Amino acid sequence: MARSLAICGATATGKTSLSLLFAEALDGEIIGCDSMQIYRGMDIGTAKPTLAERARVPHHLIDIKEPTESYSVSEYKADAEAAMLDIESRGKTPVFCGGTGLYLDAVIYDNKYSGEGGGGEVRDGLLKFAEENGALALHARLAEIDPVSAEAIHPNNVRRVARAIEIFEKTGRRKSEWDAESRTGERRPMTVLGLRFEDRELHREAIMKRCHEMIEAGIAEEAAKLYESGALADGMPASRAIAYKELVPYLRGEESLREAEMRLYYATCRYAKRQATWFYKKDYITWLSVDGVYKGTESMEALFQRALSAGKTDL
RNA sequence: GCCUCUGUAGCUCAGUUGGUAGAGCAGGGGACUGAAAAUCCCCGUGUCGUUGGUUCGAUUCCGAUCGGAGGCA
Repeated sequence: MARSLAICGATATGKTSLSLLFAEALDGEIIGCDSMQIYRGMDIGTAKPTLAERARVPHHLIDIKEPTESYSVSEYKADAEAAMLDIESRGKTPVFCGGTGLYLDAVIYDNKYSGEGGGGEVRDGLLKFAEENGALALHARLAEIDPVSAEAIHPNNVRRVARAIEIFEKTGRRKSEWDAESRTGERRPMTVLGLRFEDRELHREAIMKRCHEMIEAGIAEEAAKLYESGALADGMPASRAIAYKELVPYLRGEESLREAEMRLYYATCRYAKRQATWFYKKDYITWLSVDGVYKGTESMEALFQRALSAGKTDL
């Protein structure tokens, strides 16, 4: 098995910069692990690597979809594996980089998927049922066919309840059965480095700074383009992306840019917290503090050296 | 100077026909296998501006006082 590396962590921790140093040092190519950077035209708001950065090192799974196209973990897993094979076949090292924990998990744990995607008439019907009869009624339906999953999913989480029922209706097997098969605990050999702020206030500062930079870089114009193209309408993938979502009231003239910036900041902080909760419990991550780099007491190069020795046993 | 409104959780406000109070947002914690930057769960004691009075009891009624907004001169 060829060596491979992943760099993860919450937003605004410096994953992109570090991944570039690693890719250059290991003769590697970067595979994005970000559910929003896959979309074209969403550059500033997703803090996508710049064209200059992408010229330094080849990047994969960035700009592969239109903002109106849906995407999912299973597609990501397939695409990521294809990218890995491609990179390895050329004798290079795959370097994953991104903050979408679910996607990274899918690759690391080699998750299995049912072959039947989400959505379509079945899903719509279930969501409609919940709307008309209540979330509890839908959950009761799940309890009948798959008590194990029903126990694990909160009734109010209609999306998940619907997905679990959908799996049964489409495949004839329960979600809990698929899960049992998929969650073997076996892990792909991969060095996973996690970047984190030890000082939470510092992380907030970094987020605030990033939000401000996005505004200055013209996130409003970028969002306006998406808005006009209809990509921010309800149900569109882009409408769920932080930054674009927060700018909609501003684009409609309902609030000031300053207000939008503040809401962007709050939304990003909450997102960072959700990411942290997800990543911190993963036992496959070797953590690296990024406080020094942000404060200016440690150079990115020094962090890289630290990261290199932290991941050395596997590299 | 006079009149009116207003002062309750970090913020915006609701409320108690008098028995010391609750929503949204923010904040904290958590879950997560086909929309994941999404979705969902749990967590609310705060001198109810200050100070007198009425009352068994006042944040709630009355007076004074301080701060804020508006109106009239």
